[in-house]
Amino acid sequence: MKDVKARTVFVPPHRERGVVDARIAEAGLRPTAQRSVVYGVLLDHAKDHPTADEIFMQAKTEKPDISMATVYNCLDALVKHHLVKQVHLERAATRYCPNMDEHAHFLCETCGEVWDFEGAAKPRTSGFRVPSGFAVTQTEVNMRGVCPACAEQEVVR
Amino acid sequence: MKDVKARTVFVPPHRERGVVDARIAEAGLRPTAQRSVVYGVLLDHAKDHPTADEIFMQAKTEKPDISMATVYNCLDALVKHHLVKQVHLERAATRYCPNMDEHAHFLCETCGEVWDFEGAAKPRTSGFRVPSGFAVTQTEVNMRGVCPACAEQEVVR
DNA sequence: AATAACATTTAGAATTATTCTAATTCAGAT
DNA sequence: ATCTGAATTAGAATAATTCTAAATGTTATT
Repeated sequence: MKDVKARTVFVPPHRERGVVDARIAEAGLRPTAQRSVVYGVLLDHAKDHPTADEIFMQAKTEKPDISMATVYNCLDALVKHHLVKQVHLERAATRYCPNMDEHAHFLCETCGEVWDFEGAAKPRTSGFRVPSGFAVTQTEVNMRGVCPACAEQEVVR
Repeated sequence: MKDVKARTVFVPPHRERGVVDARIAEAGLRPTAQRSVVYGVLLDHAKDHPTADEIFMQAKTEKPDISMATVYNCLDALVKHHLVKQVHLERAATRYCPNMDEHAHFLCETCGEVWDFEGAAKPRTSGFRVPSGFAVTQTEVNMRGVCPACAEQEVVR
């Protein structure tokens, strides 16, 4: 046996167990093993906006006996405690996003990929006139269209 | 028999068969009986943002042998031809809206009702910075919070 | 350390939303 | 009248989500 370190898997800083757990705890949630894994998977795949099913499959590689019901439970808990956003883009499955900065989602209708667009002057109301008496707590902005790569393809075709 | 007119059901102007059909035709779609009914139901319930299932049940009262598959087909056709918008608010069923003016949707998390909010300066991008190369064709803005009626209730409670 | 009280997780069944399939009907063009 | 393609239909199939009841884990209390 040469060097144990050679076999150590690289753990990105945002995935150190303590860090993930601390964030969960800060949000007022007990950091159970399953919640850590689910949140960790989401942090790893922040750009992918995975579905519950995709998260489940990835989580199983880290914790083989986690169940789908638990993934949903964890996701709901994370959403309720503002660590994760639900993204409703299509008639298909809900996607999840751990980026809590106010941002918009863009779905490319050609390839199906999802991007985050940052920075709006009035993200809370998105410039819409909110009638008095309505208390807006969250805003979801979803755009659709064609991404640069797919637009390119179309020109070529 | 007294007067036939006394039994005539009042048809609101937006539901006159010709008007609905004309709109469907203008959008480049053949106005079949089913499409007319589905679009008509939506126009009647513009404020309600009904689900496919709710539309189906209502459509059946006008056309008893319409099928769910047809409702979905019709809705998809209407969406594709920009007569109707899909609204993705919850993890539950998709809702449909025939108001094609650019507007936001507000879901009251207490009572579940949905409202339209009109008038934004930049509805297409909602003020978000769209990276160059992305072509945005549609934007959906969904807000959540508490409506005036439910806010009132809470104060009382 | 044992116990009670409560929250979380689990497998799998149940429910709900949506899509698919194959047969039939319909509308418009020949 | 007949052909052709589009639209509709019932029902089956699939996919997403929720529910249920049992098992397990955690925390606070003795």
